Amino acid sequence: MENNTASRLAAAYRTHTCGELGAAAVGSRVRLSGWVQNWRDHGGVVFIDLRDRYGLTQVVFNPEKAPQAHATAHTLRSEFVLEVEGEVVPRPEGTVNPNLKTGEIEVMVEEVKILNRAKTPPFMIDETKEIGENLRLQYRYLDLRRQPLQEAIITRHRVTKIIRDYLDEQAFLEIETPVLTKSTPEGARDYLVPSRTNPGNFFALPQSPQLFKQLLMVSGFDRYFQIVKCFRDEDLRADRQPEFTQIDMEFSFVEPDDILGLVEGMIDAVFKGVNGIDTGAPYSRITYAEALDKYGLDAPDTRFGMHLVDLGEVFASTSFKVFRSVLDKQGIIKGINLKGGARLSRKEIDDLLEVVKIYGAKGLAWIKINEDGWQSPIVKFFEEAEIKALGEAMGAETGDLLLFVADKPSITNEALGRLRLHLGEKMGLIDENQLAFCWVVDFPMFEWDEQDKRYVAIHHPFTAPRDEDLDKLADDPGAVRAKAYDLVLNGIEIGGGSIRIHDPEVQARVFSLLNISDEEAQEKFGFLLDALSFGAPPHGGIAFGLDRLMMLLLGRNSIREVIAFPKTQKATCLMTGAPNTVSPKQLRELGIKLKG
RNA sequence: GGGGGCGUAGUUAAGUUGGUUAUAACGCCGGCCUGUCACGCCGGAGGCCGCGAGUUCGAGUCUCGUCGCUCCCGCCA
Repeated sequence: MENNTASRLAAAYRTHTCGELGAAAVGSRVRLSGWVQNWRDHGGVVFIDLRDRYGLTQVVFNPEKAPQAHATAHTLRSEFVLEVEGEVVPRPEGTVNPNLKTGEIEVMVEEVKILNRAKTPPFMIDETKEIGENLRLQYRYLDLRRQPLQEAIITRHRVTKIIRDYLDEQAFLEIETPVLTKSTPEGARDYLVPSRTNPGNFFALPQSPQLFKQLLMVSGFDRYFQIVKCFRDEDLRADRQPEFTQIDMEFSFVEPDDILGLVEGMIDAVFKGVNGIDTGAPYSRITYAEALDKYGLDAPDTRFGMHLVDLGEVFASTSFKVFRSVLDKQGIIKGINLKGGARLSRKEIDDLLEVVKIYGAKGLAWIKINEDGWQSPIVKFFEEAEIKALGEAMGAETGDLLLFVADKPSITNEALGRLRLHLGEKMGLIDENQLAFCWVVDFPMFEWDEQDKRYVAIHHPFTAPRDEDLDKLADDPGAVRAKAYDLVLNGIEIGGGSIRIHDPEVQARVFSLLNISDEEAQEKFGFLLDALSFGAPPHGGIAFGLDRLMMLLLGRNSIREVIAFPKTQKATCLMTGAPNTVSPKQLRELGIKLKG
């Protein structure tokens, strides 16, 4: 075919897509295939907006020029699949549509073929209405025709392509690891798969390819990555699905700085490539201790201030009973200053109490800094000196609202940290267009689990301790910091990793600290310990949550909006009906008998 | 396991202190219309008010239970 707009997507059913014809194509004879997005039947001339993933093209049926095609046009309905052939013509004066990529032209149809009819869809394939999520999930293939999901899925492809290209340039190899693998202790609940050939035994689906990527380092593969599904059988959230995708990476012969720098380049390439944004690498770094101190959370949203202030010194010798008893029980008192918050009503402040209660705080003390003095239910219990020191510590000015939580450190930090986020959002302190990246570093290795009365790994049991903290492993495990790091964007953790232990002796000490016996370690991780003893290089890595990254990149409020076929909050698929029961025969073969 | 929100034509929503025949917009069906692009005009059909109990003379509305979707806590190294 002779024309100046040959399309690389030309195929049996089309010479061009519905998104590429412009003024330059005028005069060409073209064939388009797509779906009927909309039709406008004037009795005489009929206009159809033909849609494919590339765009919309208006095709015109004129009774004088093509009576047969025009007769067919009257019968066309939403979402019919058409093939049309005709000439690209310029739109008449004054009818150019500037909202359409192809708005300068239209296709004057000479022949039309109905490739397939369509039932009236349960919802319209346009963006003018929010549709209930249950319907959208039941007819996901139709929802995927709509622009927001088309954009998300297409952008997701572009992101993974950019990542593959970037990592390829950095000498990374993409290597697949098993999906049917071994259940490991600690961590999330595993999804289990019964083994038919080994009755009574189960595979676990990987929570991440952690052990395999370390083994690949032992094998000498140096730099590995994988864009890989991971599975965790835990309850869902807006940003948590039972199967999700990680950008998983592992490097040999590196320290944290090497990894952080390379990864910043990757994130920067992604944002530049998708929407031309400079992410401002290198990103700031904050220690875990400082994050907790200033933000109350290990994933700080640094888009606004309103830092937490520790008031332990201010109230060191207070006689205010509530604060006194908290301090005496190793608790802490912290406050935040909501600038201009004194205008909040009593009701609004009560609502703030409800916010902190969710996170276990029992109360929320407050002080309004009014022009005629401090208004508060608790100030009467304070000494003059305490009031003065408090005002200074909090930077209190007329019009401010000071809010305090006094409780165990974990509760005080989380409650106030969450309250800070709540207020930041409610009071409009957050610039929605800002991208605030930061690294959180120097995580502790272990956390004391009150319930189980033992230490648990904060990251995972293969994380290396910082060299200078090695000798604290024995006598003060809680003080050992890890070579671990998280990347946080706007208060959401999008990636995390660590340098791993490559010395089997250190690994054994960590296992024993975690109360994993030699036998258990041998049974569960024997292959890893073995591998480490055959000349494992120093290595470390990181993994990113691709779904969360996409969610933030596209400004969506759930990862379901960036996943083609997501699950509901109950971890079911409304489209396929999974999970479902299976036949007695299948169960018999697996040696499984259902209770009840 | 726990707390909150939602559930009314195909869709999105309205529905007053419980009170006649449950509204609207879009969509759908029929008719008209030769330059529209959220086309327009005329007409029409369409309802297990999620489901089940209860209170009441009377329930879309109140109560309890249940199912589904959703947000959060727990959980997610």
